Amino acid sequence: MINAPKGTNDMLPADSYKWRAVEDAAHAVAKLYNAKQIRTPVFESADLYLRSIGDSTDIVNKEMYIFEDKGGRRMALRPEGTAGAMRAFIEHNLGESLPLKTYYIESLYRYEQPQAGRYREHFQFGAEFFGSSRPEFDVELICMARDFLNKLGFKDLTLKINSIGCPECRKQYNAALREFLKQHHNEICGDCKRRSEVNPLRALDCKIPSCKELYKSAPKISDYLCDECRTHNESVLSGLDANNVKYVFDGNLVRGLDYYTRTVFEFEYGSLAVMGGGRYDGMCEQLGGKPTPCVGFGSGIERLIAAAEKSGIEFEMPRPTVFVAAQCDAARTECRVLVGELRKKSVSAECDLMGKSLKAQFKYADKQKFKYVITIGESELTGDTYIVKNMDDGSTETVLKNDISDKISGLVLRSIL
RNA sequence: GUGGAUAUAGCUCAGUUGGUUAGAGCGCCAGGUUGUGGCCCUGGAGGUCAAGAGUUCGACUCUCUUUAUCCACACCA
Repeated sequence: MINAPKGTNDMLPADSYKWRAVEDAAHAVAKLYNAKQIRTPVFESADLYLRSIGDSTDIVNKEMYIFEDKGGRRMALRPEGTAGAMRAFIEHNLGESLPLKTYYIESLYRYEQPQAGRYREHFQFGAEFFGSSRPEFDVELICMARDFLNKLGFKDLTLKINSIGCPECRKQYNAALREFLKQHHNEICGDCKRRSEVNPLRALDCKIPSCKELYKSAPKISDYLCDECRTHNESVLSGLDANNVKYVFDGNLVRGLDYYTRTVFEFEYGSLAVMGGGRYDGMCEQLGGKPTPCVGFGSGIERLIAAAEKSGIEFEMPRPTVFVAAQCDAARTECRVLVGELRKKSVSAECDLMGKSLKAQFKYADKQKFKYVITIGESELTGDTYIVKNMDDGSTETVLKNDISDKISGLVLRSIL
């Protein structure tokens, strides 16, 4: 017996409707913002990720699925969505007409130890907006994120936001933070000692209580922002206020990917981020394109569904409409014909495919949550009416055969309204 | 990569100090007088006890290895 690979999940019929609900919400909200879907390959040249994500992250250092193809090219399964979208943006000259708003729903691959909300294959709804350095671009993206999460029914998410500045002001801040960490070298944990060398910003979200306490007195990035970054940040925050987006400014919020500049944000449920994003003004140029300011987010669908269910959100399982039951074998042909007519009218319909008894057919219709059952037997074969049973309240109604398709379409229409 | 817990039926779990045909509930299938689901009753199918090795007269039970799952850290959605 071969099992699914470690850290992967099968999406089974009993749960797939939840995914569908999330995807439908994503497509619907993207449409409201005139964002267009983009689909890029699940594997790319490994160099793409090495150059964009940054060499201080575990994603690049140890978590990429890298393989050599038969032509000797070094490829990687995509570990995140932004790089591929940016590659396509540059390769196809999409910067000719800006702004450009894109979104995607795709699978990502990281060789990690699986745990709650972390898998080796996971799916994200992501958005990448290209072309504007203005603060309203950040606000537009965060509004879309907020609308998406609201559409799913979330009411108890926390939006944390921060600015980590541009490369210039971050350079000065990094130096100050390094100095601080050096001075307290004996008080910080081993991980933070390492972070102070590799990527001092990462120390700020250390989970060790003593480190956390100490960093309250650490230099703050907000004190090191240059004038442009400071006014940008202030405009983003006031823009969020104006759009009635609730947020918590968190000066210690940093993100794991190196490419972010200025705005970074996360929507959290409990201790897990269900969405993370920010501005990445330098990446396009770094990958060989024209300098193009961008903002984006990624949202893990497995985490979204888990968080939604924990917070009491119920996804609605779509129900089939009509089951046509055969009372005797002689009726089976007419069952199939009726099912075909109903389907032509866009009514979801099914009849028995297993040779089940009438009782078993009703049990099946009940389990599958059909709304109506029509039984065809001797009297229907010779007569000109059907009996339609409403499975929710058990009531029945006699309908002329000629009227059945219209009748059912009418019932379906009424239940939608 | 590190650490902790776990692995028995489709699911959730029992299984005594190692002892003969491994159990329950739910689910599934079939019946309960031949045209009606849900509740109830009866019956049935379904397990290499994660895999492999070892100790033993004998292993679901003890030991080791491997694999997987859950949880935490590093890291991240």
